[in-house]
Amino acid sequence: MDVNHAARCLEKLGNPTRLEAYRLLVQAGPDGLAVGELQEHLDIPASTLSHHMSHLVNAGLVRQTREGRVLRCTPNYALMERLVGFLTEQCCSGVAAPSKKRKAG
Amino acid sequence: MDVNHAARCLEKLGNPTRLEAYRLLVQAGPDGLAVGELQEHLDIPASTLSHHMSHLVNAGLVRQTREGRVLRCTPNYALMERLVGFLTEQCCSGVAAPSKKRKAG
DNA sequence: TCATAATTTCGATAATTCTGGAAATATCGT
DNA sequence: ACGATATTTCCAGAATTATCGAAATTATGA
Repeated sequence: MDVNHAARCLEKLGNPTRLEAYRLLVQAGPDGLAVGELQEHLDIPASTLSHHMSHLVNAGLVRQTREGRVLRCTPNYALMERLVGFLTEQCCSGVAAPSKKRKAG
Repeated sequence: MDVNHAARCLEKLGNPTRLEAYRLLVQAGPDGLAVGELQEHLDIPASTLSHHMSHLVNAGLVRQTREGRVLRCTPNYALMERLVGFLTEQCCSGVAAPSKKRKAG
């Protein structure tokens, strides 16, 4: 995760509606939520939500799989964890987590 | 840290220039960096940098103290840690860190 | 095929953010 | 006071993002 990819993820999560959507997906558990279910929770027009979700999908933060007429959305935990790792390692006081992901020694 | 405050912080860090600036401050160590030093690293006009820094300061992510003619910038580690905590607890798989900061129980 | 449901794409407008030159402000040394 | 340095504020234009109704798309079932 380089600084630009991190910035891109942060930018997408930096919108209240999108952050709330992502959080709802995490809270919903392993099956995530359909777009329509998200819409009920967020109470915004479908087209607006669709745009927001495409931001998240484009950044890789959310995955979508079609199940008949509904589009199921699931959060990409691995990417979120890499993002948190980036912040922890690069943006918290230099001396942080010396364990995982060593590139050289 | 509620979802709106988190979104605000993420939004500010979601700009590549600002994320890089913040990272430079962390890497610089406890004394941080003067605005002018940041400018040398980032190689952007002073007014542009000043705007970016005011975003970070407004969100509480960076603190500034005047030292004569230079403005010294230091990262607000506590806030960054709260932000990482928010992401870890609210946006990573529900079952995460059951330790610190229990509100009830 | 028709009606219905779920979601996206189109198209347009409003709002916000980014950028940076020029001028202003603050501080220091002489 | 003056000149130099560090930084912000003012101002404006360019670029991007947000919003959402209407139309189109995709899938289901009768």
